[in-house]
Amino acid sequence: VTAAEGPQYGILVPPVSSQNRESPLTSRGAPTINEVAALAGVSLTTVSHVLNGKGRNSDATRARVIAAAERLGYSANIHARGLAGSPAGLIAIQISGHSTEKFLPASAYYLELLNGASSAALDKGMALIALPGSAERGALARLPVDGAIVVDPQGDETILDVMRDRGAPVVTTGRPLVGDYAVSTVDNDHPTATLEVLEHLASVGYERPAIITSARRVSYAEDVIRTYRRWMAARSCPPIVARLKYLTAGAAESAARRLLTRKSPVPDSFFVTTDNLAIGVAMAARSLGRDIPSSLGLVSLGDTAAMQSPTSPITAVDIGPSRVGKESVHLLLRRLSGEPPPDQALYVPTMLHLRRSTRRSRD
Amino acid sequence: VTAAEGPQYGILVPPVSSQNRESPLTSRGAPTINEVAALAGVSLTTVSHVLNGKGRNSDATRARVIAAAERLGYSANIHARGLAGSPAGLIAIQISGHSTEKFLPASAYYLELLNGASSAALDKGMALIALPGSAERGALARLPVDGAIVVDPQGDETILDVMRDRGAPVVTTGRPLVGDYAVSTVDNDHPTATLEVLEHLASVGYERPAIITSARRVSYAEDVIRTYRRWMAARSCPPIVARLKYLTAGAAESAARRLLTRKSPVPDSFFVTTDNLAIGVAMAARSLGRDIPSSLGLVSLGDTAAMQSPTSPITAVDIGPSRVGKESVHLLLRRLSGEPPPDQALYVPTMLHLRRSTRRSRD
DNA sequence: ATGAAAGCGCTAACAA
DNA sequence: TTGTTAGCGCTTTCAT
Repeated sequence: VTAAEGPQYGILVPPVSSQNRESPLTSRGAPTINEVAALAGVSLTTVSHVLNGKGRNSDATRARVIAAAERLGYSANIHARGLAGSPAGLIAIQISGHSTEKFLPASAYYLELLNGASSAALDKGMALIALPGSAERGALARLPVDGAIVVDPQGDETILDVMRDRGAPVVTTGRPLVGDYAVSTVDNDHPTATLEVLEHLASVGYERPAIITSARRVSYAEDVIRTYRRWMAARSCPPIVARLKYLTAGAAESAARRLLTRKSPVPDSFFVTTDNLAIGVAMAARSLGRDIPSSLGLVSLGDTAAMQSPTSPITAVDIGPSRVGKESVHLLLRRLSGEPPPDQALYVPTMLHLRRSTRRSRD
Repeated sequence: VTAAEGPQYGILVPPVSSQNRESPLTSRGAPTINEVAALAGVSLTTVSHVLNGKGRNSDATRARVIAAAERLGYSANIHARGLAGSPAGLIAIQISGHSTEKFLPASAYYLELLNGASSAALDKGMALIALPGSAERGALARLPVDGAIVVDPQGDETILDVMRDRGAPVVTTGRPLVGDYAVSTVDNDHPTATLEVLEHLASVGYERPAIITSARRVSYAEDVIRTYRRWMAARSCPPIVARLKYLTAGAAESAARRLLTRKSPVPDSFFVTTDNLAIGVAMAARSLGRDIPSSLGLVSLGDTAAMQSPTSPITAVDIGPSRVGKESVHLLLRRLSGEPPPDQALYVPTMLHLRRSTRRSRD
């Protein structure tokens, strides 16, 4: 058997440019502000004012303009706006620490966040520009964006500097831990969520929970660990914390095995901050012959499809990645329209989903 | 213990706008073409021509212009270019099928691809606009992009239509299986890679490989399955194929358990098309008490950090997601500059990494 | 309450 | 080989 003649190709023909281009009767491309103005019987200035809510028009005019705009499916050309000096509707988004060198964090989470954010942006007539984890200052400085969203920042990201110099607003997902750049933040209330998890674990009889999380200095990890340490201290238990450089199932498996097979203290349950890590712990449990949940409890911060397996579902905190992305965009939009930053983080609610991995009969 | 006073906030202060804005001596923002022209002692037309390679200038002039541009760190304002009707340098990228409704595909792969693509774009002075999996035609039509990249298309994506109407080039990662839109494609040679995997499995003594892949009609899945079926047919073995709607570890685990515990035909190894799926198979093996590799072989299409666990590394085909992203951008750029589409797909080389999951002693 | 007109930075005819 | 100039679509003073 051979690979035949290689894969079958998609139909590949010359550029489509010649197809229905420059059709004489159709106005090429999107409708312009002039067409709207003409249709509404007003000047383009009026259209601009109405559509930008500069509120100095009669209700009648406003209504006509809006109707005309709707009918034409009009929306301002982003380049023209940008050129004219007002926010063009381009927002940079960077997933911090996510560089090419395989430092791959909880990926399903980020993809969902990205999806929620870009979707919200599109709804608002804006667009999200994806930035690689590593990007030179020069290239960033040249980007025609109105603001930026930084996911899981440490606080030392170049993009923060660049935006500061530009006087452009930044929204972070999670708090930057170092640096003093003024940002607005969308986050989950991780301390409370952590407490809820710990209390749940205790309530079903797990007495020595351990934490596995990222070694990066990101706020969610700090929040979880801090809360956890307090909780353990209050019960006079030694805290058990593993911080991993690579958030992979394999790394979590090794860490869990190590903790489960050492002298003491040995955990009887795990609270991990990524779905990948939960899978790793489940693998460790299986290979050690420890049953989940009867002999080991497991909770994930982050509820992805992987946690909802019919075979062995895992208790997880839904932290609403899509919602986080969406709210980040909305917050940035508000900042862009001149609203001052809120004086505290905006919290996306979390939801603990109890599943089999912690469903143990009380002793 | 309580959650203390909630999380600690990042420093949140008023907008930075007032800091070093409108400094009287500094020209606000990036240098313009005029400044370059002035510095080089030529007209702005000349600068434009030189920088866009319209090649009608003396070498001396060209050199001076380029020097001036470099010195100023000049690069054309993307909005001005866009407005003036030439490619502005904005490219849309969409991961097909990746909508908000948790249809989450092999995520590490996509994140790496995204990173490679955005990095390449930035290097070339362009920027990538992230599109949600689901986006209305209207919103897409309004996007000021010069072209689009569609990852793992089926062929019925709205963005394809929109770009066709616009006469804008599209590059896909994987071939669209339906529809007849003219696209250029970056891909791996999956048939050959599959063959290599199957031959490797056979060479170490696995006789009944099974496939687990996506239920989506995407080209990589078709390529793998088609090649596999031929191979099995040539050896008069019944093919064993599971196609999953959700590409999660849990789904793969169920599928693998089912296949391994049924009457016949029962596989002795798996070739799965995502790292998540490989993890699922590993979980199934453990819970069934089957040792990998001695009693079950496992190969993943896609080599992520998760496959390289020190504890139980998995044989995997590195399909170069970052490179795929990068080449997609480059190909689109070539199309944008008028080059005709190549008449066949551009292949990113793959590399089979042999690891423990298939390291079995020959019988 | 509404409109006229001046740019924003760039590209591309068209002139020279 | 080089320069002049007219827009691209929009926002925004400044008049009316």
